[in-house]
Amino acid sequence: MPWGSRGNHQPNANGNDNGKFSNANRNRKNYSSPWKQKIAQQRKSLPIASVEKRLIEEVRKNDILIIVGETGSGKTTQIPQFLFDAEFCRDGKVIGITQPRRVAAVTVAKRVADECGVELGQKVGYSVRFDDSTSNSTRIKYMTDGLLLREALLDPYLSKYSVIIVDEAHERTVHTDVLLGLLKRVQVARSNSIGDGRNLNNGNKSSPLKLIIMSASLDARTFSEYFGDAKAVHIQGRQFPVDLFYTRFPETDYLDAALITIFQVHLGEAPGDILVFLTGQEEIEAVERLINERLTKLPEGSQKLLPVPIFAALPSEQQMRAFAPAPSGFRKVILATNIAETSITIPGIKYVIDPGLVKARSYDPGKGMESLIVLPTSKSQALQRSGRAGREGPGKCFRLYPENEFEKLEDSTMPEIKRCNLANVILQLKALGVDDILGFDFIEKPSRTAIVKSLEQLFLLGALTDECQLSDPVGWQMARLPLDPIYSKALILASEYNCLEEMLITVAMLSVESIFYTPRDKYEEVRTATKCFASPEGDHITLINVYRAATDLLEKRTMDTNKAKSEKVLRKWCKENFINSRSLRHARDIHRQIRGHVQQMGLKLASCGDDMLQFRRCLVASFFLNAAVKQPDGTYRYPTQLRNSWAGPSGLLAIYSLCSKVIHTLQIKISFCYLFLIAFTFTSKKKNTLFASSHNRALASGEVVQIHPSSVLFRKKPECIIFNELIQTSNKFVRNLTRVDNLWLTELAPQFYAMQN
DNA sequence: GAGCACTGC
Repeated sequence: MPWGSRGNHQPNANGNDNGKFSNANRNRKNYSSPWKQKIAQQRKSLPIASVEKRLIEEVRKNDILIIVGETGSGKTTQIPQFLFDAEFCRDGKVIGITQPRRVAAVTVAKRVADECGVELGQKVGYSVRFDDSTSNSTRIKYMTDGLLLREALLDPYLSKYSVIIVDEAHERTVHTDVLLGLLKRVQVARSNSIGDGRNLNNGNKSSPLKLIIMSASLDARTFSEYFGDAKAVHIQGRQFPVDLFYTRFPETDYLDAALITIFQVHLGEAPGDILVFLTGQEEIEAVERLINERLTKLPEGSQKLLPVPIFAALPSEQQMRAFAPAPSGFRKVILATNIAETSITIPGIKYVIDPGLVKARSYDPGKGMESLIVLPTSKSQALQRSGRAGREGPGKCFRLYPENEFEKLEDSTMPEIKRCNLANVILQLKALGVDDILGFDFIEKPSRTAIVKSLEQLFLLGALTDECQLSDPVGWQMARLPLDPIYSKALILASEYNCLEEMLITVAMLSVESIFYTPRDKYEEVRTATKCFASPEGDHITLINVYRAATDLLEKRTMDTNKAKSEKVLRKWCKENFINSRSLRHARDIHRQIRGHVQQMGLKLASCGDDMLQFRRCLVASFFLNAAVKQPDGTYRYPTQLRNSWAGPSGLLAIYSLCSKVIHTLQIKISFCYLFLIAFTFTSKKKNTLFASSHNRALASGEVVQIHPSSVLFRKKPECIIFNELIQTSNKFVRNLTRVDNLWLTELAPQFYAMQN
């Protein structure tokens, strides 16, 4: 194909930044052949180039290959090209490469398209949610692992792929873990179908599937063992040496230690930027302030240090500051959360300061509660962090703890699948035809409690039948929607309550990161600015108001001006109102996608207009499990014991472990009966009050929670609320809540709430 | 009176 030929790649219709890149691509035809030669040279100089033949041989010999490639080995960009050249794409087959993150899938695809000298979306393309740059001629396809999972719902044999490469498998995201289990099954199914001569995929004869698992961790054993002692090969990386420094004693105040280290580096070390890993927004903002304070005390010549914060919730314009080179003569000090560990690579870093801590999410399936806790990093995380100093030249890493502490760290971070709610994973697996979830061959099995809890949740949402099968149509509809199952159910209910339009907006807004961005010490300012959206009924309607205000603004603009300009107006509006425009755009993308889905499903798209009572009643019908009532002291009680009791008698659990599948269904039935019994005893001493205990002590000890200060109802403290998020940080907080009438609970969810008159 | 990081036909 001629250099820079015109393909059919269109600028992204979502108005994402990606549109810019396609323009850059079109301009590439102006580049001359020296540029091409430079690329060829760069490719040849990669460590992986010398082992091309050997690698291809290994892929031919082994159906599963583990490739351990250190940072900078070029494995992600080169191996797919090697495979293509070795004719692994014969008969129109595709090489698929999965990544845990969108940005990686998109940027690597662009790079490889450049290297191949083709238009992106032709031979080389990518596909991520809301953004597909592939065509019928795409043979090397980069995508997110979540997206390949979704593809498997449509094509269970993944029949268009000859090779699937799972990249960054060491990160062990939920999607990667589920995908590995699934690919193992698909591979067996495809080789069996060839053996017995069955035809798959509408008459196309299936062929064996090659799997390549790529990992950057030095220990390939876990993967190799999981895939039946699969062959593992190791590829040298190209990382510059990083000198490690430890403190002599443990630090009592690691922020102060970080600060001292920053200034030691700044005043005593050669030029080069500093990257400091901190745990969250609050810490980052505190350290930024302290640096600026101390700088004023230094002699003028030494003041050229520029602190730059970066964390996920920061608006993107401010995030970009981390990538811009420091002004001449200045040294940048990037204050980052673990966003800088893997997600983004900031150029120019020569020094890393690592206090050895990370804020991580964990999940308690029993309480259905998430928490954010600060934990020591794992060894592999510490290595990943120090590696950030050796990307462009030799570097230094200062670990703010003694060396013997390093030895005590866990080898690797606990896989995500062991610390999250599994309802979604289970729904997906069920839809993929995996009946026995407890028996599914996970690379690392989640706890039985976590699986059973999520099965129960799905059962109670009506997604599973008594036989533990996906219900028709509700279960299948829920599996199809890329949403938290409880939100999918809310949409299905909303069509009955004639408020699907409102629920679509709500669910889209609840599915994104926080809509409001609150800088430190601006709490009151934010409250004043957002007053015009606030609804006395609560956060759900407030979110609808924000969304509709943004839509109105855009609709007015589209009459007289172009799209780019109206986007700019929206961003300005967001800034004025302390709204995170990235989150809002994301919510609009989700809204568009989900709206399409529910239309296809034939759900009734209606609006309740001004009748928000109807909408609030629908919230109760959907989220009745998350109800809480006010206590005399202003805290709230959330009856989690009700949910805990489903686990059933312990004797049953013992039998259950012997014969999971059969007992499994039984278990749920029995616990459901048990739940009914409890619901009946769940009565009140005081007239018209819910949740007060009678004789059941377990029920009396519900979780005591507080309304999160970000809620519009924080000061109002209504009697009874429905909420969407329960999280423990400094306290146990509920977020995203709406005031409801407690009588609605008995009316709309009588199976759970009984009341004594 | 307050928020790690990702992701979804």
